[in-house]
Amino acid sequence: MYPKFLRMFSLSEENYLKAIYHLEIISNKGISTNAIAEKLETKASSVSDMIKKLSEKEVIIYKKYQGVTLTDFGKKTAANIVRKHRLWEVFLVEKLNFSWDEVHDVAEQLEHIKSPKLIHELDAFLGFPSHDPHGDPIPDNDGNLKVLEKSLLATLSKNESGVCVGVKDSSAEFLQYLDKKGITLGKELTVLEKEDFDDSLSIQIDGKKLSVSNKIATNLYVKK
Amino acid sequence: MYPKFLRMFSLSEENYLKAIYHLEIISNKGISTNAIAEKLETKASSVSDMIKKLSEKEVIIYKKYQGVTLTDFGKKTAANIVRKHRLWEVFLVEKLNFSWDEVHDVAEQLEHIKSPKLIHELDAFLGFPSHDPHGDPIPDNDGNLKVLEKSLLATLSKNESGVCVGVKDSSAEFLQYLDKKGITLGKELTVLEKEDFDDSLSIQIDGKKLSVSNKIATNLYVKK
DNA sequence: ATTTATTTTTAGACAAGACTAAATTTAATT
DNA sequence: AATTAAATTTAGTCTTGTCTAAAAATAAAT
Ligand SMILES: [Mn+2]
Ligand SMILES: [Mn+2]
Ligand SMILES: [Mn+2]
Ligand SMILES: [Mn+2]
Repeated sequence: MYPKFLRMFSLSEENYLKAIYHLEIISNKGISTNAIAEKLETKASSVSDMIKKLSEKEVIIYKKYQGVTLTDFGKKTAANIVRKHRLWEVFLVEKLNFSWDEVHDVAEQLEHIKSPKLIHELDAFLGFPSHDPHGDPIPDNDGNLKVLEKSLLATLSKNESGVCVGVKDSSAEFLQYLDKKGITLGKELTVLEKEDFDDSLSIQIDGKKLSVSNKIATNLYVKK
Repeated sequence: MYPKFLRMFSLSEENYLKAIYHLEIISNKGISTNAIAEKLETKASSVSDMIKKLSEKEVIIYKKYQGVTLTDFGKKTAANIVRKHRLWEVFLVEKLNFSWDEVHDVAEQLEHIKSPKLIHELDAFLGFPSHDPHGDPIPDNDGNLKVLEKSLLATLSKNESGVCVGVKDSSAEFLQYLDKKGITLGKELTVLEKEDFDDSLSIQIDGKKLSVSNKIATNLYVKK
C-alpha cells in the first residue's frame, strides 16, 4: 500500500473533506450526516455512503450514528485544499482584476488542481499572503493556520474603533452590498451610535457618517 | 453549481474533443476509432460509446464504421480547450518559474477550468501571447489560429540559417535534452555540415559548434 | 471471389457517486 | 416506560464512463 501522503482523493472526496473541515471549525463536536448533507446540498444517504469510504481511507473517525471527526491526516489534507482555494482567490483578485464577490466559484474549481510545485510557486508569486480577499487565513504548507484576533462589528461599544478585517457571510450579495456602502477590508471605522430598537449602528468611515443595519454588523469582522 | 452554458461538456467529453481536434490537424481524413483510443490510452469500445454521445450533442459528424469529423461548433469548442491549455502553459513558464518540460501535466488539469472571465483576464495578464512555450500557436477566442511558417531543422541546406520556433516532439525527455544542448526557442542557428551516413548535422549556435542527431533535426522547427 | 485479418460496434459487467424509499437507531415527548 | 419524532443507515436504482468478450462490418490477401 502507498504511504498516506501519496494517496489521491477524488474531486468528490475532496469536497466532503473540505465540508467536514469547515464544519469542525465552528462546531467542535462530531459532525452529523445531516450537517454535511446540507453544506454540500446533497442527500443524507449519499453522505452516509461517502463517510464509509473516507473512514476506510483513514481521513475520518466514524462510528455508526455518532457523526464523524477528521483524523490528523484528514485535517491536513482538508487544510491543503482550503490553502489552495484561498491562494487562488488572492491570485484572482490581485492579478486578474476579479472582485471579491466573483472569486469563489472559480476557486472551487482551481482548488482541486494537483501540483505541489504549482502551489509553492503561486504562493511565492503572490508574496506569501497570510489572508484571502475575504479576510480568511491561509493555512501554511503543513495545514496550520494562525487565527487573527477579530470581533464582529456588532460587539463594538459606542465610540470604539476598529479596522475591517473579514466577513462572516461571504455571499456575493453581501459582498456587493458592502462595496456599495464603501466598506472594504482595511478601512477604519468608529461606532458613533448604537440604536436599541433595531440594533442598527451609526458609524464613521472615510470621514463620512453611515447607517449600518444589524445584519451587516453581525457579519463584518473588525480588529479593535 | 455552474451556469448551464458553462458545463455543457464533461471532463471526459472535453478530452475526447481535444484528441479529435489534434488528430484532425495532422490527418485531414475522418478520424478512426482506433486512433482516438490510442491517443487517449483507452479502449476502442469506450471510444465507440463516447462517439455516439458526442454525435448526439452535435460536436462531431459520425457514420458507423466511417470515422468522425468535428463540426464547426465542435472545432470551436475543442480549440477553446487548447487555447486554455496553452495560455496556462505560458503562465506557468513566464510567471511561476516552470520549465517547458514541466508544464504539460498541470495544463492538462487547468484547461478544464470553466470561467470565461478567467481566460480573458489571464490572456491580458500575459500580454496576449501568440504562442505557448513549445512554439505552438494559441487559438484566439473564436478558435482561429494563425499558423506560422516553419520548417524542420532537417530540411535546412548547408550554410542555411534559421531561428528555433517550435518542437514537434514535446515530451519531457526531448525538451530536457534540448536544454542540455543549449537549444531553446528564439536562438539562431546555422547549418555548417550535413553528414550523409547518419543524417546528423553540424550546426553553429551561440557562436559554438554543435553536433546534432537526426532525431533532433526532425523534431525541431526553425523559421528560415 | 473467397478467405483471412483488422477494425469497429454491440452486449454485458463493473465502479463511483448520486438518488428515492424503506428500515433502523437515537432523541424527544408524553 | 411507552410512544412519537427525527436522524441515520440500508436497499435498490440510475447515470457516466470504463472494461472484456463476442459479433458484425470493412479491408487485405490469397
Ligand atoms: Mn471562497
Ligand atoms: Mn475566501
Ligand atoms: Mn501541453
Ligand atoms: Mn504546449
